[in-house]
Order: sequence, then C-alpha cells, then structure tokens
Amino acid sequence: MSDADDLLSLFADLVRCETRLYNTLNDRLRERHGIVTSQFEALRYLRDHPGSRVADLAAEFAIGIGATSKSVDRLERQGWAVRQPNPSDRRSSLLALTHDGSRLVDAAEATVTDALAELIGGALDRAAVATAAQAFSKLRSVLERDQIGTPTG
Amino acid sequence: MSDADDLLSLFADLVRCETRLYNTLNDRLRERHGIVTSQFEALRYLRDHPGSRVADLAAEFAIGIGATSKSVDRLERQGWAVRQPNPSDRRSSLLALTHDGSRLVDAAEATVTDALAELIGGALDRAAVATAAQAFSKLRSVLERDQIGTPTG
DNA sequence: TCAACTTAGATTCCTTGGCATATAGTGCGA
DNA sequence: TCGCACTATATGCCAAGGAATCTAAGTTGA
Repeated sequence: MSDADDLLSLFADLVRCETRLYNTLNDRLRERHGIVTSQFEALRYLRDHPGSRVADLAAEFAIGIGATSKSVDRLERQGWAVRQPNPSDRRSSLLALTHDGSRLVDAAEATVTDALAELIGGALDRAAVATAAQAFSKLRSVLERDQIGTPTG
Repeated sequence: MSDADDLLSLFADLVRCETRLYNTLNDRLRERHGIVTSQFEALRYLRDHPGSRVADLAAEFAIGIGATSKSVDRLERQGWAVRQPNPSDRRSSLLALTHDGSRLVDAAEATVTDALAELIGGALDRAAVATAAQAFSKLRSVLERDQIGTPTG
C-alpha cells in the first residue's frame, strides 16, 4: 500500500513540477523569442532530425497526427519551417528548418538552458539531477518501446 | 556544458513520460469512470481538502482561476461537487464533494494506482522510484515556495 | 460613512490538441 | 492494369486552458 501511495505522490509531484516548469519556460520563450515551449521542442527536433515527416514528429511527442499537422502549419506560417516534397512518396513531405528557424532554435535553446539551470539546478544537486535523469530516460525508453500512451490519430 | 545538456534531456524525457502516462491514465479513467486525469486530481484534492475555494484549487494545480472556475462548473454539472455559500465571505464558495463524487474518486484512485504500478513499476525498481520521488518532492516544494510558474490568473 | 481600492470568481475570446472524417497517393494481387 | 486495402496527411468540429475583462463583495482611510 505504501508503494501505491508513493506512486500517486510521485505522479502528482511530477505533474506539478512539469506544469510550473512549462509555464515558466512558456513565459520566457514567449517574451524573448515569440514562441512557446511546444514550438521550441518541435523546432529542436527538426534541427536535430532534418527530413523528418509529420508522423515522425507526432511519434516523438506522443501527440496526434492532426495536431502535429496543424502545429507544422503554424511553424510554416511564421517562416521557421518548410514542407518539402518527398521524392519517394508524394503523400508526405519532408520537413526542414529555414535559416530563420535555425537561428531561432539556437537562441531559444540558450534561454531554455539558462531557465532550467536556474529552476532545477537551484533546487536539486548535481547527483540528484543525474539520478532522476537516468530514471526518466529508462522510463521513457520502456514507454516508447511498448507504445504506451501513443494517441490514436 | 554537459550540465546544461543533462537538464535539456531531463526536461525532454520528463515531458515525454508525463505525456504518455497522462494519455494512458486519461484512456483508462475515461473508459472506466467517465472522467479524465485532471478531473481525478481535482476530485482527489477536494476529498482531501474539503471546504477549499476555487482559488485554492488553482494554486494547487498552478492553473488559472478562470480555468479552475470552469472545471468546477463541469464537476458540479456532473453532480460530483457542489459550491456551498461561504458564510464568512460572500464572494467565494466553499467546495465539497457529493456522495457520488466521493465514491467516484475512491474508485478512480484504484484505477490510477493500478495503472501507475503497471507503467512505472514495470520500468523502474523500487529504489529508483523512491529516489525520483524524493527529488521531485523537493523540486516541487522549492517551485511552490518561490511561486515559480504560477499563472497570472 | 462613503469613495477608492482590492479581492474572488465568472465570462469572453483565442489557441491548441483530440477524434473523426475526407482525400490523395501507394502497392499488391487477381 | 484494375481495383481494393492501406498509408500519410489534412481538415472540421469539440473540449479545455490562458489572458483579459467584468461584476460583486469586502476593506480602508479621510
């Protein structure tokens, strides 16, 4: 029973921390770069995985294809990303950052890095961060391997 | 620099895990109890803190007052919670669960407990869970103490 | 004691994601 | 090579949260 309570508490704390971190990153990214955290993460993924398709983004973030398509619309409308025809399959597009998008993501990454160092680094010591990082990396890989929480559409 | 990368990875892993856990809990709670995770958390808070006001819920979850007001509307509309007049301040109401709401939250808690045991317990050993729980409990208390990521309103 | 200020929460508009459906493009087997 | 099933994505409608605004109700100081 105490195991079960531990998991409930852990999940609650996790969601609370995530909400507050996300809110803070949203504020700073919006103020300094005109984007929000989900856009930062999408841009970073595209920078590190050029030539991805909409479905690849959706799988990475465990959100629906439709939502992903719309989020790419918004990035394209702002001139930060482009859909390029996929020569080997005309149903899909290959996504890439524009030059503006590349500059933006690099600048935004510095903002995020600073904010996280301040917010997390200010509360946890290096060892605790390392241990937590290891645990969530493991959990993430298991959840992804088993396709847990992957949306339908 | 590797510290900064660690924090970026940790945050990314955190958000991915949280998304997948949240998606899964949503699915199971919706299917078995007709609620979603955010409603489960609100009901649980009200069960454990009867007589709270809308602002107390908002502070707990670090979401806006308006959104909280609407979410209480929904709980009330379903007959799971009620607003009772606050005798000492007529601007606010005191919130309480109905009998149905109490039964619901207890049943839903079992569902959540089982799901988390399966999803997290299946990937991390007891020691890793305990360490992570400690870290996030600490982080949460610091973020709340410093009012970090509290929405405007 | 009343006018200015503050506080609690409700309401409105906007954005974003989920889900269902629509459409275009692929590939395979009869 | 035609057609049928499948795949990739786009689109329309709905639910939920954020920000700003509005109203009612306390509070305070001259």
